[in-house]
Amino acid sequence: MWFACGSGMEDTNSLIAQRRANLATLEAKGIHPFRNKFTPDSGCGEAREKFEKGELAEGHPVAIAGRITAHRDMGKSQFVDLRDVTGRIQVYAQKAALGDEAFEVFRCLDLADFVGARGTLFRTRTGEPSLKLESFTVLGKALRPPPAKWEGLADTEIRYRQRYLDLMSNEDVKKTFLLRSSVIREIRSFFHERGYVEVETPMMQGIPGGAAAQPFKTFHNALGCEFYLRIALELYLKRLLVGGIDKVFEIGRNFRNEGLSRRHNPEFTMLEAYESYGDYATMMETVESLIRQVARRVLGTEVIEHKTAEGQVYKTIDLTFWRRARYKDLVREKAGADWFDVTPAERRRRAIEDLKLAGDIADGYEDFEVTGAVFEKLVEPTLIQPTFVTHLPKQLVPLAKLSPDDPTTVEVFECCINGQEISPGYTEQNDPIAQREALEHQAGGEQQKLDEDFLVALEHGMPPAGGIGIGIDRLCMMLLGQESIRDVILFPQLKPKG
RNA sequence: GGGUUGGUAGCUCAGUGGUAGAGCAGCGGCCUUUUAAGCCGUUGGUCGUGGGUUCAAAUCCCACCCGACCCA
Repeated sequence: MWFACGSGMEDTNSLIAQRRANLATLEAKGIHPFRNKFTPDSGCGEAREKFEKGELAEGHPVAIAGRITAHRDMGKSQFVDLRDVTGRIQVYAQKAALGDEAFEVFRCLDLADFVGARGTLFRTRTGEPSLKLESFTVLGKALRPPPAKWEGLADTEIRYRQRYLDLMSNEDVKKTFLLRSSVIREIRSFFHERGYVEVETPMMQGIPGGAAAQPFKTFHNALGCEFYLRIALELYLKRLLVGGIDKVFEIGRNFRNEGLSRRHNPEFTMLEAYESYGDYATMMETVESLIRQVARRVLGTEVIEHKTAEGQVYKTIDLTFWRRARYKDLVREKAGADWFDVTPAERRRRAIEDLKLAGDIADGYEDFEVTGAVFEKLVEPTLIQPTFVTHLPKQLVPLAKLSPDDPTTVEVFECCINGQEISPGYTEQNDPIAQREALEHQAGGEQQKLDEDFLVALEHGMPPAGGIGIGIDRLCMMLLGQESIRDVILFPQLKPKG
């Protein structure tokens, strides 16, 4: 019944009616419980911590503000917990100290109300650091009851649709999203420290390029034309390499018109970075250094443990060793040492019959796609520890540059961790003639799908460059021990409620 | 799209054909150092929606909506 606490004005709900009655009582006392401003001199958890460390002495006056998350009524005195993003502190309200009138107002407060409190720090008989209340201000009254304080909020649908309730009642969820924010901050730091320039490029594009994916379509009224939401950042960032921004990166949203799953959200956050004069090997070093530095700075460790709700470690990812393995070798490990020695027909038979991939192999699949299915279904999910997959077959990545030492493969890597592809990396194509041929082939004769403006840019000369893309959501899943993308995206896409 | 599974009080959950329940929250009372406070009393429900079967449906049947997991 998510709508019962999410929308509408059901005054059939006695809890809401009770809160409105408390609101009316406050207003009858001349108190407007929705204030414009309050200036705390300390956070709730911050004040508590400083008091415990002795940085603030007993009797030190403080002003704090937060949401009431617990309430213990002792008659002529009351305890409430105030919580803000820094943590929690207990507030002790005495009738004698506040005066009868103010104490009566205090009794009108409900769980989840925002309150500003002034008083002095002290320790209760049980040793709890507390604020002895001298005065208070109702800052924002809650007209709806919060989820239960102890059990938290478990209903996944409410958790995703009304994430604020999830954040309010599940401390681990809040922690995860605060850490996600830190991850992104540290990614930025990493690139800034290496002399990269952060840019922003168009999300609305006439030709959605840089990847093979279904785009979302939209319409610009004034220009009278259709636009697509971008599916990748690549083509605009390369224009910037042409323009002389030699090291460039962007962190931003991509949109792909695909199904939803544990690993897919239609809008997701992508990092792309390009480094002039580098190649895919440069970028392998970049990816490894980036992820290790982010892990160290955000988590304080390069060994990531994924735990169950009970705290049991069920997966450990060691970021101190990064394997490098050729695509064909990894396929051979799962499909047999002679996989590439038999005929294409035999490979197809083995994939379908021996490896049970019938559902993953369409009739029209070419030989490299049959092997691709083996890789995707049998190899990738087993790559839990960091692995750079190299020497990908050229048919798999038709726009990439060939490896000089083996022209059947390309200078591309796929970095897999946690059983997912986290980051592809390339030696970028800077030959405008080869790029035109490849894109024309990809467009299949449909001239309107060809990004002529991009090709013109290349013809003005692009330096050799290495490039990477990193799916930030999947990176966060790996670092923060979440198995669903919905648990690292604040407002994941859900079907609208009928 | 298919399979499995779930939707019952504000929250967490019991309830498999016979009067809709518990804990917490709420409300009333007692209590001036409690902390999942305690004690006494008490309110609260279109049982996801719509049909059907039945003397009787939260429960059985059908359809639909929304979620989770797995598969495509």
